[in-house]
Amino acid sequence: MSVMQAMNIPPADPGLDAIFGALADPTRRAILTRLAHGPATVTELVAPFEISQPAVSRHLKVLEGAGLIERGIDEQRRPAKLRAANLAQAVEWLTQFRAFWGSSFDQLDDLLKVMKQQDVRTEDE
Amino acid sequence: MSVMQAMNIPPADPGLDAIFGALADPTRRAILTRLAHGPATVTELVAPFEISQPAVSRHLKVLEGAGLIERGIDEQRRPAKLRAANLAQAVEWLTQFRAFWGSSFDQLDDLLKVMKQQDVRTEDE
DNA sequence: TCATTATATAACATGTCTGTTATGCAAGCC
DNA sequence: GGCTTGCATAACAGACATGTTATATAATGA
Repeated sequence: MSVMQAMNIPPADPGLDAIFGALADPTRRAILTRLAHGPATVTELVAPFEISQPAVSRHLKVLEGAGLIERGIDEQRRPAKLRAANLAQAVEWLTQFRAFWGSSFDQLDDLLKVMKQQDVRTEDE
Repeated sequence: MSVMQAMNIPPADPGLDAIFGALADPTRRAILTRLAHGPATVTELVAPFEISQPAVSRHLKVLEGAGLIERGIDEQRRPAKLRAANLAQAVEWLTQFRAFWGSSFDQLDDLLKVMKQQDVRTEDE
């Protein structure tokens, strides 16, 4: 039995690769923050940044690939909408380190239960 | 005033780039998980993975650059030790989306206070 | 001193970002 | 129909990431 197995270390999760990878870019984080205030079209998202429209379109594709946004259809527009549920996966992974911040972190466990319930509801929409 | 300013969107944080970037790699996440069980030398970290020792050394450098580990000195060894405090930054960033999971997420605010206090204590060591 | 162990670094190949400009295409408007 | 708007995609460039092997360095130990 390998060390990793003995220590009950979870297998590599391609979902987490995508999620953390998406969050690693400052433009994408800013886009998510913007979307937390409501859906936005590509054109609206381009405006505050000094990058081209195709660049934003590709950032959106990365975010969509990570399951962090959804795209809609509104005539010619393809509004992006936050899909925060998958951010829960990131938080969940981070909770394995809660012991390093003190036992109060256990509250996060309860929190995750709530998040997962919300997740299910989101799926149903 | 730009849209981003009006919406009180935080400026790009190069620290978050490094932290999320470090977490985007499955090998690095596995290393952090392993280190959550205690410090480990490079040789010990190489064993469970099918990558070369230099590759692990570079992953450790990335993690160190993100402030997620510290290196020690033990004769010829340079043991890596988890420095989980900076993971709090990641969690903190994620909390801006707590409204999407329900108000129970507010507990995370309290949590962060604890984490930050721990942070200060860690700095003092 | 010489060998061994532990780790770092250099040099290199390859693949993946991230951005650009140019262009295609669909939907609405005159 | 022809123009405008909104967005996607293709093609390209440059930087960065990740892995390799070979080698350097530092500490221990015979």
